Amino acid sequence: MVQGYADRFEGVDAAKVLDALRMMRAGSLLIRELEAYFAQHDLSQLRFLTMILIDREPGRDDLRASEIADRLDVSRPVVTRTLQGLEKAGLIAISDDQDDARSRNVALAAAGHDKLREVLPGYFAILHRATPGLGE
Amino acid sequence: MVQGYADRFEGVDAAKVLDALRMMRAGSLLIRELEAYFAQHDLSQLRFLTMILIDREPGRDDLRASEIADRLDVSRPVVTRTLQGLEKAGLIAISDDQDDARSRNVALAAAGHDKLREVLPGYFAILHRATPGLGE
DNA sequence: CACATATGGTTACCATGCTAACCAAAGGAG
DNA sequence: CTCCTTTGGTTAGCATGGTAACCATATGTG
Repeated sequence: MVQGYADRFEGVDAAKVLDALRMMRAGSLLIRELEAYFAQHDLSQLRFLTMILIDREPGRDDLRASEIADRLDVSRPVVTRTLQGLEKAGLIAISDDQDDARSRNVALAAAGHDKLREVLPGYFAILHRATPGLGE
Repeated sequence: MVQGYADRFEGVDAAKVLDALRMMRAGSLLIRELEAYFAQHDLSQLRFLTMILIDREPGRDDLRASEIADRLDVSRPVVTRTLQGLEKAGLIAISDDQDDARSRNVALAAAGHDKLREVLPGYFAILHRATPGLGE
């Protein structure tokens, strides 16, 4: 379908366009697959990545909400909502910062560590399996 | 960050996992960029693809809503909502099918053809430019 | 010190995807 | 022909992303 259009525009390389479309499609499918996997474990990609981020933080065992937003490249309101969900599920613990009264510190609860251990192998398995799909 | 986790699991190739993550990221960024581009033109990816599909249909100048859902791999309610938006914007014309009273035929309005002409060059330009990013 | 600005978070609201449940019409089996 | 099932479409409601507008607290400058 692309070919017919590409012919009509100057400087458009149909192969390149198709590559981009393929990549976009592959990315979407992978995201969809991961989201379905996480849903089985009462998680979402963002909830999972939030916990990973805290778990992997060297030297500290907590992060501020704004740090999470910055590193995951997600808007703050979304972080707020995600943290509320994680807290209600008992996977994280939120506490007030001693130095900055505006700020809130987010740490993994024991259940959060357990959840990560439960979910990580399947997560890597999906990513691992997805990679050959790059060339398809 | 992945490496530290990968070491702890059997049979996980960190390079493969990173490839998958990169692909997912590249796909997301491209989707985001396209969505922003379409928003400037009062469109969305789905609205655009719907119009393209009708425009490119050989032999006919309209499609049924269910055909659109099937070919774009999107749920029917989303198609319903998208068509309502496009109709309100005057970009498509919806008519009842003569043979099947349940079905609705969707054709491009003149404004829809104009809109496609307006948007297509920029669309291809973005896809074209995005492709080198595959290897990054 | 006081006030203006910047920053951390939240709330409110919009867009876009989904599934479940529903209506109406078509189609097939008895 | 009647009834049951399938199919096209819509509505309702959930999840997840975003921006705009809003507090409260820090911070920096006159």
